[in-house]
Amino acid sequence: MSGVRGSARECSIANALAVVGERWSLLVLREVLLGNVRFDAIAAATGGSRDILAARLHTLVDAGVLEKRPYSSQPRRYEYVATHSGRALQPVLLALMDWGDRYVTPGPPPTVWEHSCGAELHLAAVCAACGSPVDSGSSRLLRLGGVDQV
Amino acid sequence: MSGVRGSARECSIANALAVVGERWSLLVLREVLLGNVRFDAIAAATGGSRDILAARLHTLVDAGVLEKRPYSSQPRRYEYVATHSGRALQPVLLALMDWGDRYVTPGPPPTVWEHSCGAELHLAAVCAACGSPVDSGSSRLLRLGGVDQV
DNA sequence: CCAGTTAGTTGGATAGTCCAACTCAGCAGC
DNA sequence: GCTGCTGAGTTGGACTATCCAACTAACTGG
Repeated sequence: MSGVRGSARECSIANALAVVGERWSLLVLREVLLGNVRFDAIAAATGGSRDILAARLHTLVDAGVLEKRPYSSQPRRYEYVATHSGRALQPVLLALMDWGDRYVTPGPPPTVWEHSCGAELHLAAVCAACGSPVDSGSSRLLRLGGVDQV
Repeated sequence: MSGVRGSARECSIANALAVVGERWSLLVLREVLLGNVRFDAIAAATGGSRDILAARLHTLVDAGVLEKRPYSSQPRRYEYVATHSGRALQPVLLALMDWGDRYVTPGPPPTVWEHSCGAELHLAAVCAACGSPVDSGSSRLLRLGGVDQV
């Protein structure tokens, strides 16, 4: 964050990364979506230091990705749950996981999900209109920064 | 990179982020996939400073995401093209763009793609096996860090 | 009263980023 | 041959972020 200079391409990828692109942000979100919603659990599972995790949780709450919710008063204790916006980041995490499984992690995938259909979950990115897979080559730029392309 | 302490969860999301999670990495990849494959073009379009971009290009080449290819000797000039691994990151970028369009960028999406089917491209994350959409709730953890879950 | 739990905050060292200016090589015009 | 231009970086110095251990603060259970 901070250093996003005004020039550059106007782009929702850059805007998204300004919110969740800092170190630990997506790992925090992974844990929250896995059900680890308490500070110490998040710190233990991600391995991040407590100070930056406190800062990240704060910015993610400010950005509307997480919600801070008291689960005890006396002593005041809070847990962090994903908002609608936070849950909408699941495809990003799944896409990253899929790519990591294929191209980074050696050996079999360390984390395996089961889809409600019964099969092991593997993500496919498809066109929402026609349902056929999207790969490089099957799409072309239509409009960039408000300017129609040829 | 660097500071990934040995503990923490064994996870392809973390592994993926260790490769492409640093600042500017995904924006560099966005430009390369858009066809801006030369150093100065990448610097201008991303807005990143030349020194970190040089460093990022180097790590992305080392990680096998990009490939450095000479397009002129005398003077030696290189361009950067996505490898198979790099092109496989497209779903990550599209998922980020989609989320940014919805939850971050105010107003209409700045970048619009057309799918080969003719419709404006909107991404849907579906189960590769059954083709039905994946949302939070339609999947459950099967195995985590090599350990079967109940 | 003392130890333990939970959720942070603080301070100092280390690492990463920003930015402008510089290099180095060839090329284009005069 | 000299000057300026382009393209691809590299360098130095200021600034910012991250790491890590130790600390606070408010309870709880024995």
